[in-house]
Amino acid sequence: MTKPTFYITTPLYYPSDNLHIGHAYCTLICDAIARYKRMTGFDVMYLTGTDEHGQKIQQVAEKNGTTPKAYVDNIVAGIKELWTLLDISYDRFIRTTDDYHEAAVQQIFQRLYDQGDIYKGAYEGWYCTPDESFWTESQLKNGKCPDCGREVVLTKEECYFFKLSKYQDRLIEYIETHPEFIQPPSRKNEMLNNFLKPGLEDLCVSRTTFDWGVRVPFDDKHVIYVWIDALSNYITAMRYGQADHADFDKYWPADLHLVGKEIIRFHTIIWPIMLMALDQPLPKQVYGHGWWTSEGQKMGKSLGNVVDPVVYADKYGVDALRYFLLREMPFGSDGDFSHKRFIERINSDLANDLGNLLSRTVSMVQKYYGGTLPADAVNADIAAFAASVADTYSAQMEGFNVPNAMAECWKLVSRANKFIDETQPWVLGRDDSKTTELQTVLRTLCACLKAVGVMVQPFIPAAADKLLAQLGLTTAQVDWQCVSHLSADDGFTVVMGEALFPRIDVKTDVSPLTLTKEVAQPAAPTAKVYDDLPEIAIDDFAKCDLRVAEVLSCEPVPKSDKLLLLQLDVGSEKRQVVSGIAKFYKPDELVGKRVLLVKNLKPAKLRGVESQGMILCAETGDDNVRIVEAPAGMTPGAKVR
RNA sequence: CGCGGGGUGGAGCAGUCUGGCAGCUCGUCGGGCUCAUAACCCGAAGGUCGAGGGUUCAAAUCCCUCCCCCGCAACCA
Repeated sequence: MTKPTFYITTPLYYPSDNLHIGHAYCTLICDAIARYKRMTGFDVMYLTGTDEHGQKIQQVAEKNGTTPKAYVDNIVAGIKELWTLLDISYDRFIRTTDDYHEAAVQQIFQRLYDQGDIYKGAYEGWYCTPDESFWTESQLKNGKCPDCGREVVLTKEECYFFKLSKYQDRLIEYIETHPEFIQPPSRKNEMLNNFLKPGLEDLCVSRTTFDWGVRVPFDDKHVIYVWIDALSNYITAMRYGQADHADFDKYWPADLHLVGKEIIRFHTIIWPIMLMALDQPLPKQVYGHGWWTSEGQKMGKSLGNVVDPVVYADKYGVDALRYFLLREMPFGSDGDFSHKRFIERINSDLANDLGNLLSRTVSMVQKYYGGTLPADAVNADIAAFAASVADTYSAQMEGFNVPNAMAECWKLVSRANKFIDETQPWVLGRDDSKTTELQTVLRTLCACLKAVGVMVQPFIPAAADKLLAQLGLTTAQVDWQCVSHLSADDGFTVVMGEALFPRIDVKTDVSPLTLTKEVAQPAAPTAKVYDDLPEIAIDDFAKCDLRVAEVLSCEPVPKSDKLLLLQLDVGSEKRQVVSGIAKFYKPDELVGKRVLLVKNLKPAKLRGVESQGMILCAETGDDNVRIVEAPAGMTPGAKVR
């Protein structure tokens, strides 16, 4: 009999920088699921990899004075090291620079073109020449490039489009008839309401502005843009369309694409439509996991609260980190990485409950029976309890609810700890006539630990091995079956070992976060460096009519969170100005202040409100903006030059 | 009237679909035990389930209105 297959993927990570906790988390959940599936008898294909093309890689490589390929080779080596460190059991690693992938992508592109799903068109947008990048009207900042602040020109760029619109109705129908396809369900509504129902625009799938990528096979000027290049990895990695496509036949469609919620849109709209166009079945499920915050705040380099998986793994052990990440992110929503919480979890769940249970059990078997327990009966109540735990555990794992499955395991751990108190083995040990009873107690405990060791294997594989080793077992000797049947014919020869998870001393523990913060702050000032602008003549400056103006009143602009509406007295007249400073000032703070106004700026509408000018602000970045105030004694209408 | 998620003892969450004693983990306090990693076990305190209204014998749960938080989208002239 052939095993059923299970194909699971992470997204392809973009190696323009080192990976962070979010990548580690996603890869970790996949790993836990993959390990569980293998354990329960599936032929698992666990795929991960890197998306290595694109302008950003090209630029970063240039900045580092190297070639794109050499640059990504180096980062990819680091990524693989990280996965080794975190005990990630991926089966295959795909790089979009792999030969077979590039060939397959060209083939896919060609086919879509031949059948009319890709057509040549023109893309109109604002082009920033020095940056070589395109922006849409709404992305522009003050009519300038949002990246560098320089002039942009309206440009038409030739490019290839993919007819998303052609398949949109089919996709809507599919999503509506397959409620399990997009998970969690809230994401499904978001996709349908925000993107699909309003109608899809055809997607630009090529670029001519950079060349680090796969060439369009029939048009040398164009490079295939990320969508078709990266998303198709899920089938090219299985050798779709290649001579030896046995893996594709075997594993496709994928059982689960696990992705971050920020890219669920690409995986539930663009990717399915590509597959429809290729006449292939869709993946069975796309799951969008949440994000990690750090100590309740968004993680960011400037906040100095970025959690580095390597630091945590080194300091507290890989399994402690794996346990926390898998256990603490609620299924389907965001999770918070709090150091205090991390220590609490490790101490209470791993050290106190599980580690200590193993330690006290092994030590009693050692003490009363010299380490060896013959095979005989186990306690029936506990066996029944273990069987029900096993049921719930596997039901949760089948639904990919890893945190709940873990919680279930710990119910058995708790039950076993309680069982020790109920039976008081140390009392039984003093009475020679109770030896059968005592053996049953200890054997039951060993059997529970064995079951836990198996159930926990997907989450903390190394610790699971150590646990089993102390029970005198190897991973090869146990299987999934033993979880639901605490078997009467098990004897145990235990081996005392080191504490599975040593308790972390809260008093002396120092958060790695605090350490990195101290190091990071002086090294990484948040101030943004602004590029110098080209020289201008005095006449150019004279074109600006700058005036002192007094803020008469100030209120937020409805339905915006960045805009304030200011009523100004400019001496001879009144003006209203909309300014994007709501994040930095409360309306009341500004009333009565004298500011500097660019009076002759062409009026514009923002959020439907007319703005007749602009007030001057100084900034050191997007998170620090202050208005420029007029010198004392200057009255509204005064000229500034 | 853009879309969506959320508001439950000090903290973090489950329960809401399918109404029926308000539950779990951590923390706090008290007790027990001594096999164990000062761990384990038991008990207690602590909640008007965001606010108001409605349906019902009965509402955290269903209906209506409102408030607050958080994502996405838009908005930094």
